Amino acid sequence: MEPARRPGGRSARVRTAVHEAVLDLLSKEDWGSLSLAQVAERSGVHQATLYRRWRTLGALIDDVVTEQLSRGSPVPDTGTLRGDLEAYAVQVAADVAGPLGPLYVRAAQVGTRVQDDNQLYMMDRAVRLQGMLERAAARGESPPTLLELMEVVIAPLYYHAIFFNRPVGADHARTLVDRLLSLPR
Amino acid sequence: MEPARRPGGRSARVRTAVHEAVLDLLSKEDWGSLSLAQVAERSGVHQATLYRRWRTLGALIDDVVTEQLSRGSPVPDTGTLRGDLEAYAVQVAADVAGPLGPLYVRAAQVGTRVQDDNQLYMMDRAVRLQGMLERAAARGESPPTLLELMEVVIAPLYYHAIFFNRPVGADHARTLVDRLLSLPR
DNA sequence: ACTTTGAAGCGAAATTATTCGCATTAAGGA
DNA sequence: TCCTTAATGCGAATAATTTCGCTTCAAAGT
Repeated sequence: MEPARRPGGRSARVRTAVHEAVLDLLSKEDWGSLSLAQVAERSGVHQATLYRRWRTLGALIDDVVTEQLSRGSPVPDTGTLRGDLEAYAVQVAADVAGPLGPLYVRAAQVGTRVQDDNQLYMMDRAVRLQGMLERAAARGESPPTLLELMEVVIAPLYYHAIFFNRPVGADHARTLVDRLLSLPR
Repeated sequence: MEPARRPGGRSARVRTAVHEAVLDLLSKEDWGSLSLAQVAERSGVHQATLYRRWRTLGALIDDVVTEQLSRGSPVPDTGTLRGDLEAYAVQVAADVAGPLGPLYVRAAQVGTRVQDDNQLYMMDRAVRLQGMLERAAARGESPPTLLELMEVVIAPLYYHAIFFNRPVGADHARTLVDRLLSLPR
């Protein structure tokens, strides 16, 4: 993702400051009116540095998003399939409705290099979810497939966020899980 | 959408030329490397005109997308619920996988004024789909709700297009329709 | 510690994007 | 047909973005 040859100390501090500035600015105004100049001022990092390290605003945002994605959101392990699914659904609903929800979508769309990173992240998440389903199977439950999970629960959560800009409540998220679990098998 | 006080003749020709140029350029390169200057050159319309009429590149693209959306894609009326649903699903799958599929998503995300336009379009489409479902009910079939249609069929189509950049085939679209029709009611 | 050198700071220069003023064209209505 | 004036064309002015050359700082290896 970022092959810095000298990743420690100052570079790390700069990176942190810049990321914080981006998230900060992004929570106030939308990413259409965001500029590298603003990020430079807010973070106290010189503009030329931003251009040298990230090249474009888009690449910087992608870096931030990837960072955020890779840090948070562990797949839950509550002991029951329904518990896991509900926890996960509610969490995704919250994430996607949050300030950087739109960025997830954007990051998935654009980009060249980032596309790869994003694919990697998706793969990783898919593997973890697969693990969740397999744990359920090991307990004797009969879980849905990963594809069904994505289509019946996750896709609608994103859809609502994108097209209706409406946060999906926990109750509605649970309805989706109900639907998934009542699928014929 | 565009309250032009003098919509005919030259203005219309300019608008058409510009829209064509945008679609043309967009089919070649992605919308990250698109600029108003390019559109001006390709269309033969002066750059200042583009700025005056559309203000920003984003607004122009939104205008193009809205135009495209409003023209095509009539809701099918095949005589059976399943026929209507399958035809519609296949059509959406094709649209969203096409060259300006990503733009639909983008248009839904950004924007201030456009948000309204988009909402209007969504409303309009929702009304037509609602009509489709009501026709089925009138025939004695027991159709799903509009919400179920959107969540079970449409949302997964968009999800696949956005996150996997993979066109959903007609067969898979039909699988989604099957799932919708086998929902408990 | 000391050295090497990648990364950051700084301001100016080059480039690109956006706006402005004015002249010209042609819609739309009388 | 003629008038009025919105819309466009045109080029210059202004503003913004992006790059450059150079200096300074400090990470990583010895």
